[in-house]
Amino acid sequence: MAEKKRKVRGREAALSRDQIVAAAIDLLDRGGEAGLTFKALAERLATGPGAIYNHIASKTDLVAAAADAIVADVQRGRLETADAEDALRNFALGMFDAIDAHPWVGGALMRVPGQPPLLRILEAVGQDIRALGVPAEGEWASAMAVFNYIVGVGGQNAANAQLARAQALDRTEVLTSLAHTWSSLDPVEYPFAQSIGTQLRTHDDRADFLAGINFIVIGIVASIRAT
Amino acid sequence: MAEKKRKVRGREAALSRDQIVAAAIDLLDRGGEAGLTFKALAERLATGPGAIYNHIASKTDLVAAAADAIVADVQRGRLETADAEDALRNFALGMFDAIDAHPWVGGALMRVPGQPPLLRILEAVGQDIRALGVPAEGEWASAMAVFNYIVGVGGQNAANAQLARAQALDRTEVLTSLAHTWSSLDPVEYPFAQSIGTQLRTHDDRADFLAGINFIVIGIVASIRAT
DNA sequence: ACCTGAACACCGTTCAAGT
DNA sequence: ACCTGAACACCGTTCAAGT
Repeated sequence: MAEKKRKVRGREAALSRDQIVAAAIDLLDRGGEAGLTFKALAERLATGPGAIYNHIASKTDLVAAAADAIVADVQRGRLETADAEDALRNFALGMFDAIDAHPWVGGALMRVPGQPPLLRILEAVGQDIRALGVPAEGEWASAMAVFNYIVGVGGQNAANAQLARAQALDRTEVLTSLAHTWSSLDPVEYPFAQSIGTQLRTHDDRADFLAGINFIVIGIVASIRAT
Repeated sequence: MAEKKRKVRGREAALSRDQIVAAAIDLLDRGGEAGLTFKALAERLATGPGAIYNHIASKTDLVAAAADAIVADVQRGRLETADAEDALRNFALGMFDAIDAHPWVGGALMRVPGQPPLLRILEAVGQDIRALGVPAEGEWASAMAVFNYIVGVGGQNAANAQLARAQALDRTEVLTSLAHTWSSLDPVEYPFAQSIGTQLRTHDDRADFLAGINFIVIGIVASIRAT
C-alpha cells in the first residue's frame, strides 16, 4: 500500500538520495576510491549519469554522505558506561574497525573538513573528554589531539589498503616487501627504520592504534592533575 | 664550459628530473593539488607532456618526489640537542610549519604509504624516541603514535587549506562560517560541538598541534617509568 | 519534477614520428 | 636517448530534450 505510488516508472522505485548513497558505498567497498564513477553508479542504478545530479550536488557531496553513513553507524554504537576512558577507547576502536572494513572512509575524511562526518567524530570524542573531567580551557586541545590521531591513523590505513589494492597484493605481501626494503636501508642514514624493518612485518595495527590512544589519554589525565 | 654540451637544443638546458620536481612544487604551491597538471607542467617547462615521462613514472611518482623534497628540508634542519623531548617537539613543529607553508604536502603524504617522504618522518621520530630512552619493545608503538599524529594533523591542515582555496576564502572567513554553523547545532544532539563553536574561531592550530605532541610525549615517558 | 543520454571540457598516459 | 604533440581512454558535469 505504502509503495503503491512508486512503481509507476520502468525502474523498481524512484531514485532517492539514500539509494544513491547506498550504491556508492557498495561501489567504494568493492573497488576503493577508483571504483566510484558516475558511469558505474548510473549503471548500478539503471539510470543515466545526469539523473544522479537531481539528488546530490557533486561527487564530493556524495563521498561525504557515504562516509557520514559509516561514521553515523559507529556513533550509534557508542558505549554507555561510567568509565569515560573506556568510552573513549571504545569509540576510537569503533572508528578504527569501521575504517578497516571500509578503507575509503579514511581518505574521504581527509577531504571534508568541518563537515558532518568529522563533526560526529569530534562530538563523540568531545563528550568523552568532558566526562573525563578535563577543565573547560583544556577541552579543545584535548579533543583535537584525540580527533587528529583517529583521523590520521584512518588516513594511513586507507592509503595502505589502496596501495595493496592497486598492486593486487594482500596486506602481508605488501608489508613483507616493505620490510625487506627498510631492512636494506643504510644503517648510518636510517638507523631506526633499518633496525625496525622486521617489526613492520609482525606488528598489529589495531594494538598500535590503541597504544597511541592510551599515550594521549595518559597525557590528558596527567594534565588534569597538574592544574 | 661545464654547460657547453647543454645548449644544443631550443630549450635553455636539457630536461632533468630535479627541474621537473621543482616546477611541480611551484605549481602545487600556487594552485594546490588541482594546480598540478601535465599540461601546465609542460607549458612551464616549454616542452610537451610526453617528454616528462622520460624522467618520471607517473603523477603519483612526481607528487611523492615533490613531497620528499619538502620533508628532506625539514629533516636537514633537525635540532642537535641533548634534550630528546626538545628534539622531538622541534622536528614535529618543523613538519607542521612545512605543511602549513605547502599544504598539498599533507594530502600527498596520505597517498604514498611506506615511501621515502614518510620514511624520513618515521626515521626522525624514531631516533628521538630512542634518545628518549624508550625500551626496544616499546619503540615501534611509541614512534608510530607520534608519526600518525604528525601525518594526521598534516592531512587535516591540507584539507582545510584546500577547502579555503576552493571557496576563494581565507582561513578566518572559513572558520567564522564554520563556527556559526557549529554554534547553530542542536545542543541536545551536539552538546560539545555546539558549545565549542566559538573556540573554533579563536584557536591557534600550531599551539593545539604542540599540545597534542606533548600529551603523547607525557604518555610515552610515563610508560617508560612504568616498566 | 524528474529522467535521459549525448555532449563538453577536462584529465593522465601512450606512442609513432621526429631529432 | 630524448623530445614532440596528436591521439586515446577515461573522468565529472551540464543541458536540451523528453515524460
